[in-house]
Amino acid sequence: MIEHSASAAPHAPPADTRTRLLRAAVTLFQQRGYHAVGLAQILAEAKAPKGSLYHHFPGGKKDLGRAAIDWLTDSILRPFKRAKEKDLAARVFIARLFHGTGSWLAAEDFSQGAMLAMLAQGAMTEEPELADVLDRAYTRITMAMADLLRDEGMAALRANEMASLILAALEGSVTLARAHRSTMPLQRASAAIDRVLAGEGLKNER
Amino acid sequence: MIEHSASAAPHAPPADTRTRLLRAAVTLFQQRGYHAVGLAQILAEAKAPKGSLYHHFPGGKKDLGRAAIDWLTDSILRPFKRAKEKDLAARVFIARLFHGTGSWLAAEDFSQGAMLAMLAQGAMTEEPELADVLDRAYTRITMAMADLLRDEGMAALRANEMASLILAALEGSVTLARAHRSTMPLQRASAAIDRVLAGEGLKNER
DNA sequence: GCAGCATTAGACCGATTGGTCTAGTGGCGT
DNA sequence: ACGCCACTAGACCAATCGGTCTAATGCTGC
Repeated sequence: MIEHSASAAPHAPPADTRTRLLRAAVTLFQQRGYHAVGLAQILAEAKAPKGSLYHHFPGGKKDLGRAAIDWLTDSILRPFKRAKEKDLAARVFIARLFHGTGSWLAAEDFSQGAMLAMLAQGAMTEEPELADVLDRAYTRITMAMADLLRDEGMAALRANEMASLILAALEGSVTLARAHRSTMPLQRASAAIDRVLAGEGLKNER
Repeated sequence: MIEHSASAAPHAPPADTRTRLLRAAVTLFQQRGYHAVGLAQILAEAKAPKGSLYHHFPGGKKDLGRAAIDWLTDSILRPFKRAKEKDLAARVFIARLFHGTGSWLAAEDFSQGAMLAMLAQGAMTEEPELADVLDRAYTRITMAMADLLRDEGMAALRANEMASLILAALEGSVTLARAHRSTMPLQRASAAIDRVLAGEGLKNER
């Protein structure tokens, strides 16, 4: 899940500075959290001088945070759209979501963090504007999930409940998985959820 | 959930310095995360000078982090023990867990964070020893939860799955609840889980 | 009363934080 | 060919970071 290499080509020409900065920020924020990452680190990773940062992101770190949240939200939402287009069964999509996240975590040696949660936790209290961005981001994702479930005939109320549960379980499982350095929590949560969805009458094909 | 006032008496004598430091650290870490909190802040909140901090916690911030994790783990585990003693039905206990967490979050105006997750996210990458402490903490909590479920006759495998799901959902829901400044995500996740447990054949009394 | 030790108090340290500002530099339009 | 402006480059800043160290304080056992 989540589009991790923004450039498809293997040896793409060096991305423009703004993109490099954004990518570095996303990666580092996910690894260590908003506050733990210094501008110097981002600058080094992106191989950009400070002037460029404040040119492309006049608001400084906050701006980078906001942009990172937007970027992550889009990459989370994209698979949902594709699932809808391909008319994928919700159960299959959700199982893949968990499995894909696990593979990604393992591949990154559990250095990458819980998508938005990482930013959510750190940034919210002190930067109210980031809180709003985050609020909307979660709302969009939850709605996309609920949408998928309603498409399979689940009643609106239950779809909302399940969407909240699944999203919370996903974010929470990633936290547990990192702590344990194991994808086990993701597998378990995924298995439990799949059984629940089956119990709700969802088929695993359409 | 979680014992928030460590001293039962309303106007208890001023807690000793070590305790005050620990309490301040727990509160602040939960609010803003490990890295976002400075020693100066903790010192101010605890009304203690720096010398005292390094006397009681020779390892500095790391030591405080470790102690905070231990403290939080114990306060999370305590209700489990009580539930077992009182022979409380798992469904009831879990519903109360979510509801209690929601009330607490709302009472704190969503300033307090997702129990261990807050520390988990920030501290892990850079402080390997904290990662170990966290790993064990989560293991203990998950096992307590699975234990509760097995006591009601759930098969070991399913109990493990459900325990992982419930814990992940709880941590994740708190994150969502903070972002939305609403207990809705907790309520929804709780409702979904309760229906699942009912489906597994658990009664809501014993 | 005094010796000794746990604790408190906070000045001080180098490193790093996020942020500002000035001085270039390079390519594009005319 | 020249002027303009988007962009780069990095020196510099006050504030804060976590951590160390010395001096004073106050209680406890003798």
